[in-house]
Amino acid sequence: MAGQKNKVTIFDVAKASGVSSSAVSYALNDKPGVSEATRAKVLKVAQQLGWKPNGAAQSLARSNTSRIGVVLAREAHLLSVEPYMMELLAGLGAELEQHDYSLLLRFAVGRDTEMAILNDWIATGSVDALLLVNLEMNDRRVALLKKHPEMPVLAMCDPSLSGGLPAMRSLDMQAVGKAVSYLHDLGHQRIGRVGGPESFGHSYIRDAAFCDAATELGVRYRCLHADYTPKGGIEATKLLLSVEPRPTAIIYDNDVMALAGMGIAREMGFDVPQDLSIMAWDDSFMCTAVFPHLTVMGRDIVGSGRKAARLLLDLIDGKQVTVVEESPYDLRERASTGPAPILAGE
Amino acid sequence: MAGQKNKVTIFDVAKASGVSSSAVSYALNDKPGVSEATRAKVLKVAQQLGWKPNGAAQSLARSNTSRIGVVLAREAHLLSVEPYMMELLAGLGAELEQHDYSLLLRFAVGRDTEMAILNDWIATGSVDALLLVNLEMNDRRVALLKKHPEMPVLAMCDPSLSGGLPAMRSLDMQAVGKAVSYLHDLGHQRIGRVGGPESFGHSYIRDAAFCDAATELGVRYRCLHADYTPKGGIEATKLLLSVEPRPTAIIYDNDVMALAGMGIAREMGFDVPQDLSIMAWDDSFMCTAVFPHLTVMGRDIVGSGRKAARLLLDLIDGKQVTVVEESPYDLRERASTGPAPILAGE
DNA sequence: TTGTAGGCGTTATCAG
DNA sequence: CTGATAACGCCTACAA
Repeated sequence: MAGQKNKVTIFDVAKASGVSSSAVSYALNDKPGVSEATRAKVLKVAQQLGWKPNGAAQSLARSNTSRIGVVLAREAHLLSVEPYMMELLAGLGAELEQHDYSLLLRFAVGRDTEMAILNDWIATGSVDALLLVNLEMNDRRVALLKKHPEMPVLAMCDPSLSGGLPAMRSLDMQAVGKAVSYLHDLGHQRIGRVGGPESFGHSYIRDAAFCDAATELGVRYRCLHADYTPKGGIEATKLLLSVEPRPTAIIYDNDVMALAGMGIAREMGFDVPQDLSIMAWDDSFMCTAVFPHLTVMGRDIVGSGRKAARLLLDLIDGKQVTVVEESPYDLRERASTGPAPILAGE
Repeated sequence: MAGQKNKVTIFDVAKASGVSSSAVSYALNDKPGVSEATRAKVLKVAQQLGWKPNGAAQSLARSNTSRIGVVLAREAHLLSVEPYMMELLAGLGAELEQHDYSLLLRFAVGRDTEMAILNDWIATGSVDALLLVNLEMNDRRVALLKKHPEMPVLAMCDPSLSGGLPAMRSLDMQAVGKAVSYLHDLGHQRIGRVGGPESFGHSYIRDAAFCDAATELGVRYRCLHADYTPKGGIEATKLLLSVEPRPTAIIYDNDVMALAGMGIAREMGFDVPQDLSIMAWDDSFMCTAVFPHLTVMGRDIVGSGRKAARLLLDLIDGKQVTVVEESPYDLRERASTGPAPILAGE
């Protein structure tokens, strides 16, 4: 049996300090209705007796939980490929920590179980707010949460995907523009891209942004979609490099694919960045662990997590939040990108 | 306000189905004391009304929470470097999912806050059990938990570190033996190692095992400690390779350092694996994302997480658990290791 | 088999 | 400013 061995209740404290239980409650919650003298006394006695409020009882009476829920619905191996999620959780957790909030986490095997969990959390009141991650287009979670306006929620996605729910959008469009014009300035006229799965909302958003940016600068743009794994990155890279005229620069949606792509390109005889420039989306330790170091579009993910936490707490407090922005991307130029090569037939 | 908009209580269900609240409770909990007919009726009505038990009330009455607590006390950037933690959590979560348990997660900035959180969780009864990770030598958490035998706990560490607390140990010793003899069989006579921080329990355990294994095979062994980052890996590698006679193979405690080490070694003019063999502890996507692919000692971390979850649930059920083992390591031979080079002066 | 009443530990209301 | 007393929603003896 999970033991609540905490036999010490406010009644014990009340008895020991010679006041009533409600006086104790007031004193311990810093509320008016009790003199300073008794407050001090109660506090001291509670301390001595080692009293701590029972969480369940507190939740029941206050009808709040001091918990924020996150459901992760990706396979374990994909989660571990994406440092993004861990950093986001770390940021979220660090900020929540300051407010004595916890993170309630569940791992769902599919969208159905994810929906079941969310439904359950909402119905049983297990969390004070929800953070939605990895949104897809026409996401069922959005529909569910719209039916429960009483449940504070923040969606980490573009507002176009959140259906009016408070959303925290990443500045992908802006970043795409930066990335493409950076390569364009280096003389690249043909840019390839290996994006994440098309069903992911942010992949789609980036797709559109890339198309537009390339068109605007008159750059030829080719895009393939892969699954974030090295294997996917390798295959897409091979394909991109085998069709003439090949791109002189490739941008990957995550660093794992970029690493793998850079590897296979070199195996195929391309020098990086002499013959081919490589860029990745999102920075991680890998990017500087490999030679040449990867040029990336990075951002402060931990900071975004913290910000998300603050917004969730605001939402819980009843404040109005509509759309906010994640920390902006910045171009971290390293050794994997360089001037475009002069190719035969140009 | 976080809303428990769930106005539907068992009383409502009772009224609607024309029975008493206790009958409803019995019916919904599959307990005897109610006829099949009324049970069916109650179930149907509850379904129709969309009734779900209030979590806090249930916790209060049953004095359990259906939650397992984990405190992560590393910096965000270190957490994201270690796919280990995410995989462990994913395994843990996946198994808990089947039993309708959740993971309660907190991120502590230091050992003190970690202790505070654990104390709080124990006193307030916020979790049914605890998982302790990243144990250090003479860990304060062990002392705390020993004072609270009523709180089920599992420590992910060698039993020598858990002070009698139920522990799940990794088979590092065995794996170290495999790794060293593998390299020895390839002709390597001088093996270097870049370990993790010395304060981490498992680093120390591996240190000892490596020393012993090397001595037994008559292999010269040099070890440096770093902080799991590329920078640390690079510096340690430089040092190892600059002191003659240099090692012909280096084993790293994580893949990030191995990657970085391999990179700098190649920059320094060593061919991998021609001149230098590289091996890493723990597998991840990175290992097959670089060329040459990294030879590693891998294991089923997700499986270990699942196993840990089952053990925790057993502990909650009052079963006795002392020491169990994580999934064993297996040697995943890839392209970064090869026969030892013939060095001048041999 | 069913209903009644009390308890879980806190918070909040309302007289004194 | 204090101290009973009633929620909060569910579980479970105990009685009917």
